[in-house]
Amino acid sequence: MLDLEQFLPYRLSVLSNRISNGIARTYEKRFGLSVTEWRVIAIVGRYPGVTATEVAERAAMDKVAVSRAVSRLLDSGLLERHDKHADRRAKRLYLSAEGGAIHDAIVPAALAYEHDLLETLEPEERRRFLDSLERLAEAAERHA
Amino acid sequence: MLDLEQFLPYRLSVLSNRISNGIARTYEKRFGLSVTEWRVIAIVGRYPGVTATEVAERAAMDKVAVSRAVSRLLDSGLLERHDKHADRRAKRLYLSAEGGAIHDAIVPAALAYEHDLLETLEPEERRRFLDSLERLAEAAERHA
DNA sequence: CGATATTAGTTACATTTGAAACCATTTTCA
DNA sequence: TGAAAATGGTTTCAAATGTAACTAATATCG
Repeated sequence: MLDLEQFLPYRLSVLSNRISNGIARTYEKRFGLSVTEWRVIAIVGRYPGVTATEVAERAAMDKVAVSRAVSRLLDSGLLERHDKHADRRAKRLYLSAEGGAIHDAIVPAALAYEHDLLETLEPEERRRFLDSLERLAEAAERHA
Repeated sequence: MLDLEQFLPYRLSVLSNRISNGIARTYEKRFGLSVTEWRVIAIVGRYPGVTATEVAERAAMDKVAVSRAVSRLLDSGLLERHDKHADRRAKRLYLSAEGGAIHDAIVPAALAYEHDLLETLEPEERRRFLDSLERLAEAAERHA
């Protein structure tokens, strides 16, 4: 018999949605960003000059989703795009000044949220938890 | 600086999607079910006679999503619906014979998948992990 | 009792999402 | 070389989803 409330995939899904929505509230209203857009900003902020495909890989997002988020962010002026000379199909992505400002405004709030959550675990417990999470992620990848 | 790959909300989201998609593969093709539909079947299988609203609560799903999943499942004959005499607005949901058969075919595969994943953790580690997960879920709920 | 608020469930509309087809460019390799 | 395959990125179409408004039935409370 399967008890959905105890079922790991279900529990992870609920927790993940809850947290994502919790954080999203800090930037949806204030900056009009969707979760996908925010993720693109986070990746480009961390790795300036990445291509859309690399963003998709790093963010585990669909390349169509990235393409759409990028074009919205170009429209709203948060992102800039320059040719990658080695390959004329690809373009390098950078945060604009405004994009950088938004990035820098969101990051502390996001980290604070994460910090708050992880604070509910003792340091040792937290270390173990993150470690187990990593191992599960690897197992899930193998299994996929 | 924020390193998305190390950021807990992001890691949970990736892991959760990976696992959900992994399991979904066992019933999407074979039975043409979506994740939502499968969740409704799982809840109704576990609690025969629940109402749609109760399903929504137990599955942490939107009531609109439940309503739509239920109507598809009624159309495809996997679900039956009978009046709840105490309240003529609500209807009780049950698996049909076919729905029950599908339920019984999926559950072992789902549990096996979960089991495989959790096997990568030592029993003690697993216990701690699930415990921490529960505490995080509570913290996230408070925070929300 | 009866007006008002609440609840179960559905419908309508706009937005998001995913799969597949699609260019343009680059790579591969006979 | 040059034909076929692969890659970066966009577009298109159908399906999934969220929000708000809606109907019908029940609960609340003066």
